[in-house]
Amino acid sequence: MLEELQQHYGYLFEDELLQEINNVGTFKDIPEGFKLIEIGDYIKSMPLLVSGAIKILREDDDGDELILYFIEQGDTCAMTLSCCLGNSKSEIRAIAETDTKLIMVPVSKMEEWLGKYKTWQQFVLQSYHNRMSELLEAIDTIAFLKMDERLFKYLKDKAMVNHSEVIHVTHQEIARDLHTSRVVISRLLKTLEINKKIELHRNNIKVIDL
Amino acid sequence: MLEELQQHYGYLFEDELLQEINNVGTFKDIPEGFKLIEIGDYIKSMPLLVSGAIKILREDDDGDELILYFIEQGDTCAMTLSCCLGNSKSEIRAIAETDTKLIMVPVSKMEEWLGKYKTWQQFVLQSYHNRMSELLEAIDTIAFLKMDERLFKYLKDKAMVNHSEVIHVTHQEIARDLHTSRVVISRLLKTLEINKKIELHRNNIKVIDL
DNA sequence: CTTTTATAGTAACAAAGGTTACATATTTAC
DNA sequence: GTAAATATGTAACCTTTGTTACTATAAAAG
Repeated sequence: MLEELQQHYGYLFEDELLQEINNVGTFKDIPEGFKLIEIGDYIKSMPLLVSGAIKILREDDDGDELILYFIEQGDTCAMTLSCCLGNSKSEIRAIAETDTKLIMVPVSKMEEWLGKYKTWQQFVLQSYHNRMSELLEAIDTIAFLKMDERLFKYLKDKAMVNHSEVIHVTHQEIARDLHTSRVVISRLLKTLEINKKIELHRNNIKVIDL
Repeated sequence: MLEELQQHYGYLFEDELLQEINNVGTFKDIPEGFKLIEIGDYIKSMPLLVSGAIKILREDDDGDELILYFIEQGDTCAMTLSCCLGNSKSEIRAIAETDTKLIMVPVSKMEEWLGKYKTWQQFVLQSYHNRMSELLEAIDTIAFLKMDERLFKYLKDKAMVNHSEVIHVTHQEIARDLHTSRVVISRLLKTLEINKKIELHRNNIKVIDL
């Protein structure tokens, strides 16, 4: 466990902090599709991502979903951070996009470390900064791109975090993530295929990004 | 100056910190419409809002604008925060929505205080939390609301930060903030007027929110 | 006072996205 | 193997939003 910690976070934290994380943190193996956080949950521990990827979603009152972004190795969920430190409910849903390894750190320690370790403070502030940037990018995507561009970006991002040009997903799932209808997605996917940007198969899509 | 500081930030910070802010901070009076931050600017000092309101905008590569939110008294711009602490360029534009008073605090001090004052650390983290929530609300608005609902929300928000049910704005300006066209806004405004939600006049709109 | 500019109203049309309906193919359950 | 469930393709149509064009009026500039 300590080895993995050093491998993924050694460049960020001093040995003493790594040792502390190792002592109080809990390692978890999460299977693909597992719901890590639900909207409204009170968060009592913060996840540090060791490997894999997590999909962060927003939902409105009618149950309509919208993907915000993926988080990857070396990241933490600043939303969770925000909730922990503010003692407030989660405003987002988190689902394991792939099989994922993470370390859960209790909130109490997080706060203690803020005063104790400069590197931890830097990490927390940097995480906020990264998440803010991702939220702004999400806004750009929703506000400034048309649905066909959003769809292609989604496919590319998904291929990236899955480390594979073939992604396993149905049209219906894509429609839910992008907050539109299945018919719209099928229509646009077909156009993308005609334009040689992707290849369509049942339950999977191959992204051909040139 | 110290009096105003105590009045607006006394409940947050201890006297020692207030005194420090007073010593190193610069008070500024900003007129309505003044551009405080441009996209790409490096930020060397952080604004603490004493009175007034600031409009935060995003822009894409084609120069299309989009309002994110307003910030009000007691807030700071966490984007600025983010840029200061991360030593990166601003990703947003900030325009004074009303005449505004603020205190500019140099970045160097901000970082020093993070280790020195627990209340400052709390304030910084709380600011990040607030801004994150506002960005999520902006996303909800763009993603889940239709243009007529977005427009009405915009008018209500603008009335709120201006402390007046009559807001001084042209259809063209609204169209720019909501990233749509003037004709669309004129059309929807007319419908809102027919439905007794607003009254239209040249250069101003009265919001009748019941 | 006259010209120019800014603001607003509105019609007509185009484009994008959303809905309904139905067909077909593949997989799963029994 | 057969029935049911899931996944995809596609046409037809509707709604929302965006565009172009033209009008009228008020304000500002000369």
